[in-house]
Amino acid sequence: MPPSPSAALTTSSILEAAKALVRHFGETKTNMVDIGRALGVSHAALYRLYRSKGAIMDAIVEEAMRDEEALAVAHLDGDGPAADRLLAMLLDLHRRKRERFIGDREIHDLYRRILVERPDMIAAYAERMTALIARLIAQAVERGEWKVDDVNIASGVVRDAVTVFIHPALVAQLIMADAPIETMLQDTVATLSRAFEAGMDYRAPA
Amino acid sequence: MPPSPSAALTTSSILEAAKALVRHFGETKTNMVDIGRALGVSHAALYRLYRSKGAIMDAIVEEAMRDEEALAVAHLDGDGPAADRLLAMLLDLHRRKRERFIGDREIHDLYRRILVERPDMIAAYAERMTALIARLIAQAVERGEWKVDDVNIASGVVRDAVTVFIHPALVAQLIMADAPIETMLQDTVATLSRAFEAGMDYRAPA
DNA sequence: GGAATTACAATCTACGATTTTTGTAATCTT
DNA sequence: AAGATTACAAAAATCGTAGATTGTAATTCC
Repeated sequence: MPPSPSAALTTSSILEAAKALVRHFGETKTNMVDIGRALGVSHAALYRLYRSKGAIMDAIVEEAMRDEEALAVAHLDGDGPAADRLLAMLLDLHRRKRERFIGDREIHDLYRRILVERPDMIAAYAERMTALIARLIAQAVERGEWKVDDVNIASGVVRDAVTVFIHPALVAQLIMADAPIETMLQDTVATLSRAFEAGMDYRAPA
Repeated sequence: MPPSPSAALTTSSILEAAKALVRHFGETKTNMVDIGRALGVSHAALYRLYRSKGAIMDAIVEEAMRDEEALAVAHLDGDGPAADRLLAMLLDLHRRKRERFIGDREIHDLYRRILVERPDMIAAYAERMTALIARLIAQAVERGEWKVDDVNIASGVVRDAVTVFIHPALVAQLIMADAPIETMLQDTVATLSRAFEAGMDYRAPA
């Protein structure tokens, strides 16, 4: 596809071009001149909208994270049992990660590099996802479905327990080992749900 | 310390020398000639007992894994509540990992490299640890403390839920983020324990 | 003859020269 | 004046090669 000289240069057009190149050639083989050329501008023009190449790569991963978040939010305010919605949410997240891992290996590698090099981004993402889980739990508590005296602790426990199914590096290993991830996830959610049904008193004296 | 030419060359003397060198200089800076020199032999002599340098490095990690396993076994046949023993076991494992991370960084790095490059070793280790957890759960079920219709599924759930506190790469991140890991572990174990107390029917129809 | 050594080929790594790439600034265009 | 371009310095990747390291085989030593 030839460059479209008429289209205005925007953050999202840069992001799209960069994503396409990274998908094809990987992060290191994608340079600013290539991205510029794909958009019909010089590489220097890109610096008006992004501070650096790293900022573009960050934005690609940030977008993927926001996409996962949106996927999760869709399961929040339904009216089925909380356990079902939590499981559906996590299965969706897991499947999205698997798709990316299979179909989009270069983006996935970028994602994994940032995972180790940008703990701040990961922490923010984890916090947002934990907040979503907290909302789901709080809802179930309001409805009398679950009993939990500290929703934040409970959501942290859920987050920690399912990290193994969400963290890209671990998911990659599980997939390669051909583990029955969806069944495992189902068992984990069933267990957590049972505990919350029975009632968790995190603040009670040990 | 000068080499002891009288001592016989054994797998364990090689292992000790290699460990000491790796601790000081790291894996890549430790070569076969150095290991041989520390033992007063030529590097070629080492190949009678170890197929390759990689085999020596694997053996160092294998030893660390067996050490962790022994640590875990110590918590198996006690007579306190199962939840307490599970928590104590996991805290011990976590602390051992933390010690290694702080005091023995080079061994820890070796450990982490092998973690990604030798999924077979990791799988075997994970299976052995899961079997230990299964034994602890089976005991609690026999004593009527917990109700679980499939001990293997339950132990898999526990293993997955606590991986985030045991897996070296994740532990390293948690430590650097200054997370209250022991409290988190406590909450996780309390939750799992509550579910098992309430009774898990993994085989029941959903 | 078992166990080590030295000698050696194949492979891997470290390093420096060269080329790319990044990011900035001065300049041009409309 | 906003937005792009070209020109350029600094930083980083690449590449070829010298040297180190690994693993093997022929040889020596009790």
